[in-house]
Amino acid sequence: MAASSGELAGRDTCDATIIDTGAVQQVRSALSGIRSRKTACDIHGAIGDPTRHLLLEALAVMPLCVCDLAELSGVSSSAVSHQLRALRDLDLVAFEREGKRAVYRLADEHVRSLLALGLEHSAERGSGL
Amino acid sequence: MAASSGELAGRDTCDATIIDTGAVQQVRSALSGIRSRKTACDIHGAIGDPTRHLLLEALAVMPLCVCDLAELSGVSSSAVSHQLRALRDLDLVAFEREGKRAVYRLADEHVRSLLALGLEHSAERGSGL
DNA sequence: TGAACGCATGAGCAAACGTTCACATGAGAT
DNA sequence: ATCTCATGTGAACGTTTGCTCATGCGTTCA
Repeated sequence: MAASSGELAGRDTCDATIIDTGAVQQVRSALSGIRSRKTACDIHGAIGDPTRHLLLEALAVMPLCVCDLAELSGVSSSAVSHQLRALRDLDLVAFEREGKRAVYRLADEHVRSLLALGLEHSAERGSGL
Repeated sequence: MAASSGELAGRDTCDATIIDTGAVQQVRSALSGIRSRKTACDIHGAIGDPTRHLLLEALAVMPLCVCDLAELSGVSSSAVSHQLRALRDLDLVAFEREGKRAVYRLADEHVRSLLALGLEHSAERGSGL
């Protein structure tokens, strides 16, 4: 803490076998406050799969049932159901039964923001920014 | 054409019954404008790995060299180097040589936003929102 | 009531992924 | 110059993962 008051304090002391500089300790303490790292990983990992990403993008347009999502994504409805369950477990999507169909929708606006941010970054990257 | 761009469903998978052709077509055309889907997937997928997520979080605190990151993440510097390369290929991190060390930093503020959004969503999820 | 349909779930398999290991490169240190 | 350290890279290996197949459950309609 105290040793880390300088911006990059201790980074130059990477000598010998001990790497544990003030920088490492500072970062360690900064990261120790994060309690939901695993879930955040799971969320990004879920969005990172091409099929699930497509499902989420589709649901960002409008709520859809499993069969429509299967049609859109080009995989079996069984696969879609599996992936939707994964997304449901992370509270990225929610669903509602309508007769024999299950109509899925995005859970909230966070998901939309995550999708948008990823697309935004990749778009800028692609144009050589 | 709209329907032919990307890997959007060109074929009927559940060909027996089309539930809502209009909805499917509408979503299809809405998604056809997205050209950077694959890169966006890769970005989220990269952030989704626990090790890479930790590396990014650490770099969100301050720039760090490979050995510090290895110490922080608890994996070998070789593994860190591999993961940093993946992150570099996606322009999520950048690096700068300082003597025999390579000091990595976040590429831009988008990455910080992506990390923050994921953590925010997972935090709300955890508290039962 | 029975058949068809939409959806969910478990097992199994092939592909992808992350780590370790071994080695190469380049920059300080002796 | 030589040695050591920090890093980068390719190959191999064990694990994970997403798909398909088969099956079960609940709903709708004849």
